[in-house]
Amino acid sequence: MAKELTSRSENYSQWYQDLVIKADLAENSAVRGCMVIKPYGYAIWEKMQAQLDKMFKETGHVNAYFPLFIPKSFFSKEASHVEGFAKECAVVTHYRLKHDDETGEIIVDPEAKLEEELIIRPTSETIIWNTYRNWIHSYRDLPLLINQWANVVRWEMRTRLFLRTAEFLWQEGHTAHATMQEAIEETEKIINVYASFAENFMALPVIKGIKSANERFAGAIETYSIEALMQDGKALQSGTSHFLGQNFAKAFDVTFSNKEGKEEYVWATSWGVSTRLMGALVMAHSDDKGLVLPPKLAPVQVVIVPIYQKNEQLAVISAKVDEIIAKLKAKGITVKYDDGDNKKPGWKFAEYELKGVPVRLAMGPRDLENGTVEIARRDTLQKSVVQIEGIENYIENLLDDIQSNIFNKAFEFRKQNTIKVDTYDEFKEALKKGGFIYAHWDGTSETEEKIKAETKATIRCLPLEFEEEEGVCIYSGKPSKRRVIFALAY
RNA sequence: CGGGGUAUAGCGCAGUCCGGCUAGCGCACCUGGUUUGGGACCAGGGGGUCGCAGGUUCGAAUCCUGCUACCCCGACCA
Repeated sequence: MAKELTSRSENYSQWYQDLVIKADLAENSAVRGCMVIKPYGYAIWEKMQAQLDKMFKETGHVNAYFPLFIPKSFFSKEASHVEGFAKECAVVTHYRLKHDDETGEIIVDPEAKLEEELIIRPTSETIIWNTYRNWIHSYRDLPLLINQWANVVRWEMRTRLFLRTAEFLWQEGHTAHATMQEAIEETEKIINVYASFAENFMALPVIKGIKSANERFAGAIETYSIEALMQDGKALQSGTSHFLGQNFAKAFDVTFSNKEGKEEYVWATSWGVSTRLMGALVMAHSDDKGLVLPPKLAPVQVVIVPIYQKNEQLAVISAKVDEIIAKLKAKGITVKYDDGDNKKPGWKFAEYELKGVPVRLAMGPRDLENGTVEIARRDTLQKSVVQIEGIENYIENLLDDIQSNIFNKAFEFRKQNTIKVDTYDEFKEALKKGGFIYAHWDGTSETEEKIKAETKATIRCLPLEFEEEEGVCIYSGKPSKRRVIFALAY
């Protein structure tokens, strides 16, 4: 019992914390608010990156890289943008250290003060639009569809591994378009890419929607998001796509000549998902025994554990296992054979459950006699004994089955934890249980703020898919034509 | 940034209130042997400037002051 997890019912956030550390995904670093992503965690992130990158390229985007540092003057050009990020910026003021003459300690050289301070990017709109000014002159230069994979820094007061760290990894897309319509289409296209990635690869059901003014990105006209529900009933914003209008084009004077030769400001979008998705992945599917990873993102999809007493036995088992491995690899399945002799099988079983490996095979003397292998699936913890003959097809199907089962389970959970309410009392009652709450809202920021102040719940989004329906705002009683989603959020 | 808590071997902890000999325990690690179908057992062994910096004292893990990091609860945010 070397690695006991706190149970979810006992203390959900402790369970999350324990799990991230014990499953070897990440750990806290010596730097406040910054984490070390460990190889196993990074391997999952790399799988996410690879898939997303493929999807971006399939939709016409290319990658580039812009600087980590942003001159302060760039940053302050878009008023609401600065307003939104000012409180959480790390600032570089000097460029050199020196030995203190008296103490001999290393100190910041006061002589080496920068003429203009540099902001460490919390997001890159400003540096990118400053650059785009030189790249865009004609409608023929548009659309410009660029993505970058980068790290950003937001000086958070309170951090949690993956969910909120001072430095995090993400991708940020920044596109420029000739028309408003085209930019809006891009914004929507990307939110669909994100939703498709979340559902088909992370097995995470999400709701696509539009953010209320309060929750909108600083500098955006409209923010779209995908919202997922975690097992503790709290919502997690998992990806955002912004229609920026001409705000940044105007701030950075990015114009183009249209077909008629007339100067116009460019229309913009930006969009991103971050290592926060790792947190979503953990919290959506895992259980008290450890991670549950969807096969499509699991660094190891199948682990094989031999069970033996004598070395001669191991040799026979290994020969059999090698055949299985070859067949699985031919199918493109990632396999690990753990024949280490310093851990007992039981220990290995528990360890791979903790790490969320979707399928485990165990082969021992009994199986050798019968030509079988024991298969255990992580999502349901069910075990069965199957014939080795045709095992590769069986496992291929099993992985698909696990992928969809995990999704269905999360989908069912969300269904069970989604409720419609019509009065403020019902609303407050529903909040105790958590989950998505569909309610009428009068559309004003004042009402949203009051509800937040009284209950801590916020509007997660105005779902893109909705039915028009006559109703009254649960708070103000004013008429409303549609429901929005409220929830407690991360 | 406010309130609360924690910091002792790689990990988890006891010892701290009430200062005292050589700082313990479990897991992990090393050696040898027996084991192996759900976190093995026996025997032996290695590993610590007790978070950091000062102070009080004959003597500090223990008392005092300051600092740092992490966790929980708030305010802020992806």
